[in-house]
Amino acid sequence: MASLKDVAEKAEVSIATVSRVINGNSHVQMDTRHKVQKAIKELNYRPSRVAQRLRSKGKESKLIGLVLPDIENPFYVDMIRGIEATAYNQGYSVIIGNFSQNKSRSEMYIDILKSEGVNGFIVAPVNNEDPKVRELIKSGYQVTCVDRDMEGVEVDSVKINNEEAAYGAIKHLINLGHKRIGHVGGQWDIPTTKSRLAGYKRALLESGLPIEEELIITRSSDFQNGVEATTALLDLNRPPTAVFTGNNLLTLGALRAIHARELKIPSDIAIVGFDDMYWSELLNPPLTAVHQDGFEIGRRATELLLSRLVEPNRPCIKVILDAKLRIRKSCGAAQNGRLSTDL
Amino acid sequence: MASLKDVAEKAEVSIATVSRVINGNSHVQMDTRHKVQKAIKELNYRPSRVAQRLRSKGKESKLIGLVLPDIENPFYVDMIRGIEATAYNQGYSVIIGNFSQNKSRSEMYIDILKSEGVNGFIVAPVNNEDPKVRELIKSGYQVTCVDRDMEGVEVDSVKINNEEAAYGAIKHLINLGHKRIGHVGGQWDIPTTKSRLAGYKRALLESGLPIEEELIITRSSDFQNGVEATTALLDLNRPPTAVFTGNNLLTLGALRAIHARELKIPSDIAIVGFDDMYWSELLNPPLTAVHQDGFEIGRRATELLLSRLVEPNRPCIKVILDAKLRIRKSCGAAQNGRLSTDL
DNA sequence: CTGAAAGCGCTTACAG
DNA sequence: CTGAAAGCGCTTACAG
Repeated sequence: MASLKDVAEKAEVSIATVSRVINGNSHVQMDTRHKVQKAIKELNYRPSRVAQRLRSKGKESKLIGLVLPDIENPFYVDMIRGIEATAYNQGYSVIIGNFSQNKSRSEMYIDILKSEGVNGFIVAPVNNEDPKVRELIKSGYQVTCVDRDMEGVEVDSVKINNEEAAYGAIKHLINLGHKRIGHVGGQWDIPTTKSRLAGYKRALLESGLPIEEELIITRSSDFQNGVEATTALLDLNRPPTAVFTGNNLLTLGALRAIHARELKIPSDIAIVGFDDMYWSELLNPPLTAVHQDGFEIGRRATELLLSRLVEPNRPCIKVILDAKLRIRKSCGAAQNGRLSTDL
Repeated sequence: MASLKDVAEKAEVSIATVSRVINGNSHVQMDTRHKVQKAIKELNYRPSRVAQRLRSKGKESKLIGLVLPDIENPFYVDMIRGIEATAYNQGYSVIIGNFSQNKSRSEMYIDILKSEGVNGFIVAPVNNEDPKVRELIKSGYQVTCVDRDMEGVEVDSVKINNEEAAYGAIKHLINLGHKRIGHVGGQWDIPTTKSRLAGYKRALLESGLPIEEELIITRSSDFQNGVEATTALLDLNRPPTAVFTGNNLLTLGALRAIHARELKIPSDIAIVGFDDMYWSELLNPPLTAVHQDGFEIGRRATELLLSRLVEPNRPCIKVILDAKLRIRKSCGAAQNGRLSTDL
C-alpha cells in the first residue's frame, strides 16, 4: 500500500501537508491541496489506521470493540447489525469478541481488544460483578453496557425492562388460566436472568399463585440445556401446564423437548419465549414471544459510546427500551387434562 | 496501559531486552529474564498489537479480516464461529466485515480491512468476477475464498459441491413423484446460485422433465424476497407441487408465503431448503434441507489461510466438502389435487 | 500556508 | 548476552 511519504513525493510537498489535506482541519492553499488530492487519487492512497491509532491513542483510533455473549443467538446478531451500521456510518470499525458464555474467554477478548487499541467497548458483562469490566471502566476506558447493566458503577447502558417484560408474559399465561407455570432461565448470575425471574415471581405472587422451586430451572443458555431443563420439567410428578423460557436458545431447546414427547402445544403445554425472532411465526406452532429490538439496542449503544468519546465526562445515560409481547399460537387457554386434575 | 518502556524501567534493562524475553526468540540470561518477567507481571503488561502490526507489517500482525455476505444467515454465523475458534487458538484476532449482500459495502470493507493492517483475508466474493477481490489477490494479499470460489485466479478456497447437493435435493423430490418443481434462488450472479441452479436443471433433464423458466426465480437473498418470489410461484396458472429454495433466508420467506396461503406442507406443496439449521426440525413442518457444515468450512478456511501465511508460495488448495440431505417432513409424496390434474 | 522534527510502542539488525 | 538506534506510517506542536 502507498504511504504518506509516497503521496508527498508525488505531490512534491511534505508529509505534514499531505496529512493536513487528508484531515482537513488546518488550511492548505488551494493549489497545493489539489496537487495532493491528485497524488492521492493516482496512488489510490488510504491512510493506515494502524499508524493513526498508534500515533493518536484513543482519539482518532476509530475502532470499537464488542464483547458479546453469543453470536449464535439471533438477538445478539441483530444487535451486532445495529452496532455495525451505526459505527461504520461514522467511520468506525468494529471488532467482535464472541465469548460464547464463557467467562475466561470474555476476559481474554477484553485483553485482546485493549491491545488492539480500541477506543471504546460495547460489552454485555458476564454478571453484575464482572471484575474485568469494572476494572476496564475504572482504568478510564469508554464503555457502554448492553443487554445487561452494571450496578454501582458509572456506566452508560442500553437494555429493556426485563422484569416488566417477563411479568407481562407470565400475566398473559395466567390470564389464559394457567396456574402451574414452569420457567427455564439462563445462567443464574446474569442480570437478565435475575430480572426475568423476578418478573415471573411478581406475576405469580400478584395473582396469589405459589412459587414452587421445582418449577424453576436456570442453566447456561444453549440449545441442549433447553432440551434437558424442559425435559426435567415435563418429568415432574405434577408437570407445569405452561413454560416460560428465558432466551432464544433455551426456547428452541424447549420446543424440541416438547415435540420429542409428542405433546401438543398449546393444548398439552403452552410456551412463551423471551426474545422473538423474525421467523418465530414459522415455528411449530407459531411462537408467542417477548420481542425486544436488538438492532435498536445496538444502534443506541453505539450512539452513546460515540457521544461519550467526544464528551468523556458527561453524566451516564441509562436507556431503557420497551419490549412487547407478540401473541401468536403457542399459548392457548389452559384446558388440558393435567390442568384440571391439578386444580 | 503499560508500555515496553515502563517494563524496561522497572526491570532496569533496555526495551530491546524486554522485547526479547517476550518474543522468546533470542537468548536472554536467566536472571535478567526473571527480572523482566516479574516486571511484566507486576505491571500487568501486554504488548500493543497496534505497534507490533505497524512495526512488522504483515508478519506478526496476527489479524484476519473477514468479508462475509450476511451475518443474518445462520450458515455464515456458523462459519464465523469456526473461523473465530481456529484463529483465536493460534493467537489471531478476527475483524468482521458484514457486507449485507451489498457490493459497494463489500468493497468498503476490503479497503477498511486493508488499512487495518490485516495480514490475510477470508472472503466470500460477491461473484466470480469480483474485481476488488481479484485485485486484492493480485496485489499480494493472502486470501482464502469461502462458500464461493473464484475461477481463473490462484486462490485457496473451501466450499461444498453445490451442484451435486442441489441435484440430490431435486432427485429426492422427483423420486417422491414431483414433476413440477419451482426454484427460488439467490442473486443470479453468485457462484452458489449458479451451481445450485445447474444441479436443479441437471436433475430435471436426467429424469426427462422440462425446464420451465416460469418456475425459476432468482432474487437477492433475504426473507422478504423469499416471500415475494414464492408467492409469485404460487400465483402461477399451473403452480409447482414442490419448491426448492436456494438458501436459509429465502426458505424462511417461502414458508411464510405458503402459510399465508394456508397451504399444507407437504400435501399441497412440498419444500426442500438449501442450508440446514440446528432448529430446522422445529419449523412447521420440520424442514427437509441440504446440510452443509458452516463451522467446518470456517475452520478449514482459517487453517488454509494460516498455513499460507507461513508458506506464501505453496500451490493453491481447493477444499470441497460434502453436503447431505436431511430428510424430515416437508417433502411428502406428491399426491395433491393439482399434481394429478397437471399430469 | 508549509516544513522539519518528535514521538506513539514496538522489533531487529548492528555493535560491543 | 545486552543496549543504542533506526524505522514502521502517521499527527501535531513548533518554527518560519
